[in-house]
Amino acid sequence: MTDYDPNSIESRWHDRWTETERYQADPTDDESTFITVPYPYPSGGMHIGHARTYTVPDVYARYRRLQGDAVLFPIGWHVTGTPIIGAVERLKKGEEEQLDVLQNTYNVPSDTLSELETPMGFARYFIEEHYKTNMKALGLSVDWRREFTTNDERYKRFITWQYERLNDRELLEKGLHPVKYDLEQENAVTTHDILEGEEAEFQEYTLVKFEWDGTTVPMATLRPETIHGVTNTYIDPDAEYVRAAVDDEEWIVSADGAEKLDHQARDVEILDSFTGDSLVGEQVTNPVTEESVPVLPAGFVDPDNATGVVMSVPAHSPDDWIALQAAKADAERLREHGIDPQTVQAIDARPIANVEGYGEIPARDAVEFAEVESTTDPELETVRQELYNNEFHGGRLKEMYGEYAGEIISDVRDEIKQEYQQRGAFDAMYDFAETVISRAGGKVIVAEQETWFLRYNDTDWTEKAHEAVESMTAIPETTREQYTHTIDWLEEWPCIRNYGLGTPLPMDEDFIIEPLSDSTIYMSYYTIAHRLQDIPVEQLTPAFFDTLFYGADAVEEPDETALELHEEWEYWYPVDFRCSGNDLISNHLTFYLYHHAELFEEPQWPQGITSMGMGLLEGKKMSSSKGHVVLPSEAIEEYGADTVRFFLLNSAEPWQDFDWRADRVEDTRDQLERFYSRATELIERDVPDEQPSLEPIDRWLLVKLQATIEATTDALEAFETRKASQAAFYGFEEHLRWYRRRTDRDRAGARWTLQEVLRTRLELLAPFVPFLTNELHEQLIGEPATGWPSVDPAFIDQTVEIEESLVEQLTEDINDIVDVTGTDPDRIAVYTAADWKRDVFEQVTETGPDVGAVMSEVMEQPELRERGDEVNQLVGDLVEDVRGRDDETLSTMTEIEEQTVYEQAEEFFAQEFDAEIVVKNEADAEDDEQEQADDAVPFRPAVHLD
RNA sequence: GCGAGGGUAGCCAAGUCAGGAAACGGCGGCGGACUCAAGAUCCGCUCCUGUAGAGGUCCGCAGGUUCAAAUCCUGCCCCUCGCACCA
Repeated sequence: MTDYDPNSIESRWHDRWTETERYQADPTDDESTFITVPYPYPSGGMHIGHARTYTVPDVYARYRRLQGDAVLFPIGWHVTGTPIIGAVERLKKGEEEQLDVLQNTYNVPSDTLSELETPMGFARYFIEEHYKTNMKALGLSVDWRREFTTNDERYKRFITWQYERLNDRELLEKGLHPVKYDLEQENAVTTHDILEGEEAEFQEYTLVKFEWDGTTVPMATLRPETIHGVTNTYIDPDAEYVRAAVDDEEWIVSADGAEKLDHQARDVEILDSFTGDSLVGEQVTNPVTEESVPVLPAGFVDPDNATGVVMSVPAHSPDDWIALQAAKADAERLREHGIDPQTVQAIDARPIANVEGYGEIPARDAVEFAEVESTTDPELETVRQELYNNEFHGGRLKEMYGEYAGEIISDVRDEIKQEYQQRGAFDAMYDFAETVISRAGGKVIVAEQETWFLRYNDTDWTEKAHEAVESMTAIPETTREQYTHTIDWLEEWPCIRNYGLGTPLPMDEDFIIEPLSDSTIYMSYYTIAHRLQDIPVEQLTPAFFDTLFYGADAVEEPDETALELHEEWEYWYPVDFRCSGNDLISNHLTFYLYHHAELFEEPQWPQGITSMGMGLLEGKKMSSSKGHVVLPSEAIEEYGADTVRFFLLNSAEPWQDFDWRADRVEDTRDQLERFYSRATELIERDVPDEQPSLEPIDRWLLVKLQATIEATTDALEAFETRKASQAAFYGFEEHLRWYRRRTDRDRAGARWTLQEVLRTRLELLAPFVPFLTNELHEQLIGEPATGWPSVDPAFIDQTVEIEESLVEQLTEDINDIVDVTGTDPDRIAVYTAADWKRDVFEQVTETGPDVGAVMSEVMEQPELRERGDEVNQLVGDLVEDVRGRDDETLSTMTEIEEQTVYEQAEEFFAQEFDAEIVVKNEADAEDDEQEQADDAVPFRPAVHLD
């Protein structure tokens, strides 16, 4: 027996697989299975979470291969967009955090760092040194001939074709869209480029166009429905404001606000500049109520938020309420600003909605209840949120709202907004609710830019996408609804970026097609990627791809090579399963469905998607920037690839989150090690070539083996890697434990059975732990596992199964009694039920689990009627027992000779309990045994210990 | 807020769709066998009570349906994830 040494086994099989080109897939006469996984984005290294993402499809690929399919499992590399460029820039700048991740988390040697200073150099390093190395070490059965990057010229030709065709179909559209924009760099930025305010969302502020002296003063608000409650407005007296021509009007806004408007597709020209003080004390006119209200000074107004002027609704805004009280209390300050304190004293809060749980003036109640007294009190945020929520979802508008009176605010806000917008009283602008700073240090604002969109809200396209969702297999099934929901929710998707790696948009080559938009149908590219290498780039015209994907009739003079490739594409397509992450359902996976539904015919649509959960490390989220990751290379070196795979596949189903815990992984390794040593021990033993005569216990084990084959196969078909590996590995270990207890393993029959079992299990486990199983299979049979086992009907035998379960049950019962009584018996008497009881049992199986019905049948027999109460009790027990067993089991049970079963196991019981065993029928019990023997029930013998 | 998933014994976790045995496994813990000893392996026990295989109380909380509920229905509480131009 040799020790389990995963590293030597694994390297031996790697070499074999590479030399024999084992996983290179080409069209054959066999059925095809095509399985894909999102191509990795090598902006950093690979961690153990990625390892699972790629191992799950590998298990399926290996499984289908054993089932006899030609299986294609390819990998490519996604480099599109800005993340890699950003990473390179941070490296070149010598940013500490970036260097730390590269050197300490991903172990990049110092003298190699310079190679990473170009985007493709960076990508190439992680592709070769991390992803590919790890994937090979994990034993992924990938056809490496087909790899490519999305920055390759040939791939770009393919994407160009895709976008030409989408444009032909009018699914692309040009338009304005809000983007995050760095004012200093004068460029759009991504979340990745943001240093502060990463979470910030675009807010669309309503601008209420108050009027002052022929000029518009746009008050920015998120609550336009409060327009009737405005009592005054606020401006920052010390901040810089401007008078500007905005489109064809004249507006007064903060200087910051004017700059933002300028970037939001408005024509802005500054005419004059002054501090907010100039407007303080003036009267402005509400465009809806036509009422005049004063402009008051307030320090809490942020000139860098929207227009820098706000309206005050003290009845509903806690901030406004507090500010108004403060203004009333500080007559001195008002006078300084040239305001008559009397006018402020005269201002009364004006409620515009009734809010459940609050009095007439909700803001006052909220503020007083929380005892907040100043606009700088941090508690105010909570009060504001709570009141806002209650008002939005529970506030009913008062009578001044006319047709909207009595309505809940959340139901009508948008309508009110639109109505006044149409009338010209309202306008709108975008801004963030917080400060956003880019990594470059510039202030980030919301700008509106010309952009190209994919029209995911197009009615026909949406319809097709829905059809694609309906026709595919969704694993787990609960995700189907998420796709449906996403399709209904998706609007237009901006599909270009200003810069980055990738393919220029053919209609406007200044822009690059963004990453989520150049990765929707690339699975089709895998089918021919290796063969495109031999074709000059210039030859890869849109017409070439038309021929490749649509066949000879698609163009007038089809290219010969393209026609050949068309066959290859047809052989592999559609994708049978795409294995991906939960988090991609709301974008990538749905886009994948959209584009397939549009560009390809229904038979080529995705057949199935498996969504996977996330990975945790010791119970916490993994994070490469915090160094809280485990690298596959480290794990493989420590435990071996089979252990890593088995843990990832066995600790949770693919769609559940898994938790990488070192002690758990260690246990997994121990289990595999034990399996290995048991197997080698078994392999070394001589086994008869022909099947020798088998004992019932051998047959029992083979029955369990058939059930295991079935369970494992069914589970794998459903991508239940945990259930499958549990059945084939742990589940079967249980049976073996019992088998070893029950029988002498030196018998020829036992040796034969155990090897038969081993061979089958090696095949069942081959997809999970390919190195270990192929090694052992070869030692056992002389060749690696090449087929998937099927259930052998010759070994299905319910009688054997039930008989053995009786022995197990009796063992348990005796154990229980020994345990409860704390005795160590010298003699164990087992009494099987008397014949009349057996008759009653048969009657119950015949009549069914209905006490009344059985009793009336039974009472017709005089010899049973005599036993009255006793029979009644027995029927009750038996009805309970029979309920829940199916008819087949019951009919098998009626054939079983219970006493013989126990007699045959006498030796086993004697050994188990180190006692003399006596098995007899209740009817044959001596007088002094009668009392115990009476308790016997069919299939539940009475037991007496001495 | 919207959408999705989830709450099962000390921990992890099956069972829930197709209602029917305190509820598969594993870990940890306790006891025992083997051993000079340790490890490995094997066997019990591990909600409460119990010197006869039993009884009691259980599956987030509260109700309901049913002969029967972890499973079906209703309400509530708590947790996780996604919500867009970002891979």
